[in-house]
Amino acid sequence: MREHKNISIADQIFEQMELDILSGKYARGEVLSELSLSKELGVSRTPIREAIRRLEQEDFLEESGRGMVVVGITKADMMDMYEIRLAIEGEAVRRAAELIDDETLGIMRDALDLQRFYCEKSGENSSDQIKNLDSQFHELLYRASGSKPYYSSLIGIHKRMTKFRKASVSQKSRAMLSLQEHESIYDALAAHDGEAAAQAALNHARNARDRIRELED
Amino acid sequence: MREHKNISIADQIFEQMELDILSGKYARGEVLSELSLSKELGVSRTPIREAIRRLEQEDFLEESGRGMVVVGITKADMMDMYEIRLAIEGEAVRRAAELIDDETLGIMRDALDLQRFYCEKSGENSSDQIKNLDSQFHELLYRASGSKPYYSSLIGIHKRMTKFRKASVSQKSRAMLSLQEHESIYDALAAHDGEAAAQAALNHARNARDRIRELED
DNA sequence: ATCTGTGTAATTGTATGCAATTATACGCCG
DNA sequence: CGGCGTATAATTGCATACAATTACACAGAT
Repeated sequence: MREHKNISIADQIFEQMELDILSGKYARGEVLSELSLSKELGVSRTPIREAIRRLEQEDFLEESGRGMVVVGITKADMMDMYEIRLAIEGEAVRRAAELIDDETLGIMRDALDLQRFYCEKSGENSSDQIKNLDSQFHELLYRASGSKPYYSSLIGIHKRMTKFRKASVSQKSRAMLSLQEHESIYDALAAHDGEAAAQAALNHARNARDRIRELED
Repeated sequence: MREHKNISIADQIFEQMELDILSGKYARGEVLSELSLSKELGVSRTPIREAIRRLEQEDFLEESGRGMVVVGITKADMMDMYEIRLAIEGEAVRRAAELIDDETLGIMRDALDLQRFYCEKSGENSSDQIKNLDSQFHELLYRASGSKPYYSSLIGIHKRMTKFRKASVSQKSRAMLSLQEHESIYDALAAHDGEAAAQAALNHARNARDRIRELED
């Protein structure tokens, strides 16, 4: 009975760095050297390098003469990603509504309650928490589609989007709107109403796109 | 004037292993150990590990108790990927028709001529060549869209699809049909007719899907 | 015969060391 | 004063060594 999933240091470094890029701690354009990361994170360069390779493959980092630089996302990229989402997310959510089980619904419910809590609290670092909960919601949603291709396509896009939205969610009113849209999706999922869920998800994406569109680059 | 892109051993290993997975040399389910790869490829484990991390991130490998195993793709996954392609490829190709330049068109032309050559020759290993040229064609096509999100979404799907199609392209008649569809796309691209190009590309995808659909798993 | 426990061999994970590359700074010459 | 070449320092790339984990085989017991 030894099938404990050993989480290696390299994996932890990868997740930490991914979060730090998505949260904006490592700003776009910033150059990261293996040595400085190694000292900052207290491990040797080997696991750092492996994490970097994965982040590079994910298009979060790219090499640039000296070290790796955090890749930026343009507003045009964001618009394209929304276009792709609008083209495929409906089907994924439709399937999710059919397949989702009560356990997943429960986890979603908890995430939404927590999201509401942080929305109303609106403290200084609640913005990061909201972003994490948003990611968790979409992770659960896409995974519930039961399709690896849909999941990986959509989750990849969602991660990249997160990198762009630094402060846009930080406004209380917008966070509240986003929450209500999530609630609509949840209700349709809980009712196993595929068409309603799909429409709610597309509505959510369209609104998010419009909120981004009227933003400076 | 020293900006030669240094291609590291790790990069070469990555590309080689990716090809070997896509070509089927490493069959799905096969377990690869770092040591054996290291001996087989004549390098130390370090670059092997970095290549493996990237392939893992690309969902081509996954860890499994002892070593990494080549992930398989089900027919249902293939159908989903075609669905996604059909939903987004039209727009990407529409843009490509507007943006594509003569140089890219020239490279495409050469690739198609070579594809025709191997189709008519139909030797034993021409199947691999055709697959490579098919990948090159789609690589050029998607890149010409000028959109990183469209490009990475579509190229990722196309690579995964390649892993599935081992023998299906090996039949001469089907390879010839695929070539003709490519030619149609090319003609529309060369005429910078976005709508015709999009329709030709979608037609190509639909036909490919139907060819797969009537296949055993 | 099957299950269990232990020993062993194979494999992975991390650190370190060294070689090689590259960018940057500085000085020299025009 | 500016361009160019060189020296140097910083950084990456790879290999090796060692530690630790894990699977597998085999032996023994029930």
